[in-house]
Amino acid sequence: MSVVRPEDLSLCEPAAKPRVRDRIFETACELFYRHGIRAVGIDAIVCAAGTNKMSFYRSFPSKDELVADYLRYKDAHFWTWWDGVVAPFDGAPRQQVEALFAAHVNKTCSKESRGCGLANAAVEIVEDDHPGRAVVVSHKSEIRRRFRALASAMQARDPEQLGDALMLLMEGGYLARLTFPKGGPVTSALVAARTLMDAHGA
Amino acid sequence: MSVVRPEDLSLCEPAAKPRVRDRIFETACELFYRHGIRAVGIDAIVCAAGTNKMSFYRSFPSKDELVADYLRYKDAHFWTWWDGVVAPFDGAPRQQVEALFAAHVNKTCSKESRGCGLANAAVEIVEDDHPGRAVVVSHKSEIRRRFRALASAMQARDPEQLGDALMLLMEGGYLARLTFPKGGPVTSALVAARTLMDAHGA
DNA sequence: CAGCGATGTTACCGATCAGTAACGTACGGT
DNA sequence: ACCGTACGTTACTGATCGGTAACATCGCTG
Repeated sequence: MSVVRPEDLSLCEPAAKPRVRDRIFETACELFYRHGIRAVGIDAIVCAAGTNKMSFYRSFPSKDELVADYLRYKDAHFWTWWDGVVAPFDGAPRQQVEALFAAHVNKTCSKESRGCGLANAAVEIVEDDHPGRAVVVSHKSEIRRRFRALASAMQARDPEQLGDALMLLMEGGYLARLTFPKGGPVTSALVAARTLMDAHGA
Repeated sequence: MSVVRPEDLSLCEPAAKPRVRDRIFETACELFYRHGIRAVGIDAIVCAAGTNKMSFYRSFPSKDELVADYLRYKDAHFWTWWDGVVAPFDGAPRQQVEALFAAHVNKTCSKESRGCGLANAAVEIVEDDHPGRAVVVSHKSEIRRRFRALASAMQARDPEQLGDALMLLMEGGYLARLTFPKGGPVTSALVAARTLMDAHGA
């Protein structure tokens, strides 16, 4: 059960020095996403960020709290993405969903993708008092809420049913990405979403 | 980032004594599924199994190998389940898929469920030389193959598309289960599957 | 120049991790 | 009665984990 070890992270370049806290946070975000939360230790983070453990603990109270921050960042980033994709089609929920799935397929198929960081965290974080859990739960609840709202706005026959189905398609794509490097089932998500919406008369 | 610790596992009951290896393996399977692979250490396993570390390493070459065995077991168990669900509807692929989704929703909604152990492993296992990775990959590939085969058998207009979509629905349900304790989006999976199949004229 | 906040350095803590060596014991078949 | 197999016990290794104490240094501002 080996792990990401400090040495093999781009040889700890000391470069670029804007505010240590930010460097640490950026590095942590990337490592957590790429390698998983449990697989990345504090040593690996600070080394990759070109600093040391003390500077880390001067900026963050604990690793768990850093993880929670990472998840909050991912959450915010996700909704920025969502809103950006949806904006051009304001008032046209059907097109909005299509745009979302098109963008989702595109994003999830890129070779840097490791699915959804928040979904992955849902697997990795088992302690239910972990500060990150609440972030994950509220994030996924909001996704469900929005999909249902969109389904409702497009006057689907059964909005809750359609909304949930759309969510399952999207989440399934994230999960599948982890085992299918490219050309996986995700590629079918857009068409599937269209089919579902058609069937719901939307 | 706390973890399952040896003490809080049912106080290490020494009960039931058939073949230590089997006891260890059963215990490990349950713990891995319930708490995750990385969260469960060897000490926790052997203590919960009422034995000790030496007995473990006399039966298993390493933790990674135990994990791979666990995943192989989950894989076999899954296909037994699948075949059992599908058997009564031999020759009727449409009904087979419906039965699969009905059973899937049912299983995934039970309160002991923590989604799919193999999918969870896909998140937790980041090293690509881990002996468990291959198991996960071949498992998910087989799911995709079977769904596509079923879609083809039911003469769907686009079997590969439908097969992938069905897979996404199922995987999405597994993932959603981890954040929605009950009554989550999974409950819509069966109807969604029906809708998709209808739309494909199958 | 003085002083202060932000950072780096080194060395440490106790806990836990996967894994091993050496030895003791209980039981079952012959 | 003997012996081998299976199992338990204790103690240990070296690495890594998250987290901390004490002290040195840098650069900016007054």
